[in-house]
Amino acid sequence: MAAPSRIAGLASEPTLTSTVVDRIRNDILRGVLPPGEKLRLEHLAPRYAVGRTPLREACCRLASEGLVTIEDQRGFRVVPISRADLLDLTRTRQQLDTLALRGAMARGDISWEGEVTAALHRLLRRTPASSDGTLDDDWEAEHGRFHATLLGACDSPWLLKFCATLFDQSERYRRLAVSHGRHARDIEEEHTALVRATLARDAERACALLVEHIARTTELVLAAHPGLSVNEPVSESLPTKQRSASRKA
Amino acid sequence: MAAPSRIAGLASEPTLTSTVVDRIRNDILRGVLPPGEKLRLEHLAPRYAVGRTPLREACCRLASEGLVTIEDQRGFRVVPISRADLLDLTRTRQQLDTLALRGAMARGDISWEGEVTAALHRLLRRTPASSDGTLDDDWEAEHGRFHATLLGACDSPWLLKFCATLFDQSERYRRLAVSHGRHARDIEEEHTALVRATLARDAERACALLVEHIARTTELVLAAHPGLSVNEPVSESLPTKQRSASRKA
DNA sequence: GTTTGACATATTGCATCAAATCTCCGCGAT
DNA sequence: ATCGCGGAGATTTGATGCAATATGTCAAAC
Repeated sequence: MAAPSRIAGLASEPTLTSTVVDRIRNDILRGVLPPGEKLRLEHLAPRYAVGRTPLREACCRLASEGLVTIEDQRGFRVVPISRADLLDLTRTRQQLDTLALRGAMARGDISWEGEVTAALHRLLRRTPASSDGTLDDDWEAEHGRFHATLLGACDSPWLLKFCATLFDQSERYRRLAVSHGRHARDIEEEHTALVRATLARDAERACALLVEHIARTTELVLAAHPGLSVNEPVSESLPTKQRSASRKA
Repeated sequence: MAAPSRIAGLASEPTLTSTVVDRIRNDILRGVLPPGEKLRLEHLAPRYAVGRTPLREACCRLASEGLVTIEDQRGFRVVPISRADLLDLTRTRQQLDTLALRGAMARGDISWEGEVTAALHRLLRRTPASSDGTLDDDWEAEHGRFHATLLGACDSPWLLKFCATLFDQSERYRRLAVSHGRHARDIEEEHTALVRATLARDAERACALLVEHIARTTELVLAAHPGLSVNEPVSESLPTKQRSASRKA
């Protein structure tokens, strides 16, 4: 758990709930808690070494980020993934990130340019993932910071918050593809070209590159998981098959 | 507002928490719980006739909608309002609602047109607010439904969710202006013209009208509350106890 | 006038109880 | 004989009360 919080960056968070929120979010994003997984508080309590009360509040807070669903009388569950959700996520992210990028390019000053350059530099200094499929936590953290910095000069907190939410959501899918293995992709070049167009204040080209960047990620995810139409495409190690719809009450 | 659930549309919500969430959201939107108000669970417990645990979870869920803030070791608080937030909200809503409206106009079918027409009809059948400043809950509910229906044909759940969040946020400001009184505004004509352009599939005109519609609301809010620069612009003058009249169950 | 200490209040977390759901097993019907 | 239906046990969730820690305030002392 490196630094997943791209929102408020306060130093003091002495409450158990806040720390558990970060740990569970990390586990969801990394796939340790697979999509669709039921979050039984009694089973999670020993895993995170906390009581049920902070766990309940942690799940509730994660629901605010769209990572957990709340079903009355049925507890919490990791939000399932689906092909339709991925496509919606991709299109919405293209639209909103484009808006935010235009705003950032219109208002960004010299110091912002420096931050973008620095973020790109740190990102290029690391390798995206090992060839064996294990992803590098440091690169993942830098990648998130890079995209956040790129849009950071946009002076719309609401839009940035939405973009951050969409980014986290997309992470769940992207890491599936990355961990799945081969991805012939020059992602360094994509990031570099994006920064080049951004610093040149070429809004049209930068937005086009960003749209392409997002689209390519989705293509790789779909290529890695062609059967991404059901709700539980991977993992779901539980052998219990629930019966078909025979629920009436 | 009697229809708070614009997300998952399940019928059964027998938990105390879910009902309290709706009641508190209603009170926040209506201004009964003013912006910046500290939410002391011990004081709210008798007011809503529930314990502190469901109240805690309710506040946590409202934080997911951006209506409540969580401060570690300092409890919950109604999100304050500010001029900057209103301006950001307005601009972001113009951008996102426009995107959603274009999507809805591109994909909406005949039945959607019927729903929009019906929603407009129901809205026109009611009066926005009494001349004395008291706002009509039925009109408010229909108004929310109208805007939701207008964008409803857009096939992007994420975008619609964001638009719904922004709408609720704007409601807190708009109702301030409405309850403040005087607003020489032909809002019926605005809605009617918006529907006319939408059904004519004139995307440019419809989006322009929608942008204007949102902008005018903000202008009225700013006109009604010129000193909207500090965090607690109105009310907040009753630190004692506000009347506990909303008790129904 | 500033600082420090103590009191009162509020928030956090845990243990326990009640209610609802899920699972599994048995029975009957086709 | 297999499939559908119903009920009892077990598990899980929802909610209350209580204990512990942290915060904010007020007053007294320097």
